[in-house]
Amino acid sequence: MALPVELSCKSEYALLALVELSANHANHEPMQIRQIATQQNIPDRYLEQLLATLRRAGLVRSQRGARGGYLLARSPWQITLYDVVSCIEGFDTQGEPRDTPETSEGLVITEVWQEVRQAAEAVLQKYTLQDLLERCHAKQQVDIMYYI
Amino acid sequence: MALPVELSCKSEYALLALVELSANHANHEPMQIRQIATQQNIPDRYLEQLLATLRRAGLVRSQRGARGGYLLARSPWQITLYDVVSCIEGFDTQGEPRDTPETSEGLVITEVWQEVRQAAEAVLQKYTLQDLLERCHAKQQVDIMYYI
DNA sequence: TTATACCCCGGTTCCCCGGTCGGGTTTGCA
DNA sequence: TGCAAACCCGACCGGGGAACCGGGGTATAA
Repeated sequence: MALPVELSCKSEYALLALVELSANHANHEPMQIRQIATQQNIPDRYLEQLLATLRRAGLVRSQRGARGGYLLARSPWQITLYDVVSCIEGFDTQGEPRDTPETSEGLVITEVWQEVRQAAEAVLQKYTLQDLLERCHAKQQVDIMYYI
Repeated sequence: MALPVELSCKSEYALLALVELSANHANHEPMQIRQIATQQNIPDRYLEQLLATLRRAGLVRSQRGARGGYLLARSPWQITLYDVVSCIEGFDTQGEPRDTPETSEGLVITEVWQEVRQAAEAVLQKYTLQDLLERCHAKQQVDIMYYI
């Protein structure tokens, strides 16, 4: 009965990696796991699993062999945060019937649960990787100005 | 770094119990744990712990001894679902410093995380126990009409 | 052909949720 | 005063998932 709106460390790692790939999207060269991992300070073997999940979900493409690595499958503005989080957290694949509440109290609560979930998802839907990237650049600008 | 918007089974139990207490709020007699547990099909020893948490948070009052039990500390329309979930899930007490992201990417993501959290909390804020109770009654009416 | 880098699968450690149990202490009532 | 009803407290446990680590296999560019 738990509501799957868990923005775990897992999702954050995935987003960090994808932001990194977004920044690298202009030149069409793949980035290696190690590169991303050291850049964003993520355990590389763990990141490998996350990237595999993202690949199976069709968000990134991989290139094997020497000089291989990962590429964004679509452009940064075509990937929403919801796309990322939902595939990592796996909460569009689980259309499980759940334990039916039966009582009217239980039904009412699950209705509210749904509403909470939708509110959370709406926020994730409205941001794309491009948005994150731009907000990063803006923040760095502020840092520079503050430094001067 | 996980975002604490977890509507677990725990919170649902707590809400079910509080709805039960809300329905019983008119006559100022306490309800026993066993009563609530059997009514809402919750393991009683587990419910006991949840009610203790709710009591420490000041949402319910307890009356000890024979003919004792639990009472709502405030009126049903004065208790929001946020009050309940936050105290059960314990996510206003944990103002832990978290691991600071340092990188601008990390900061941007935590900002989005905050926004998601606030969206979810806003939904929980706008409903009170009274609302749940009324929606329950409405649903039961529909059931009766459907039965006829 | 060989180094590189992805791919697959399994195991481990840790923590928390859901749930149970035993043994208190407090209180109402006869 | 004594008993029983009810709350209070802490320990414990099984299961599952998060976060990781390793080993070995496979494709590919140089």
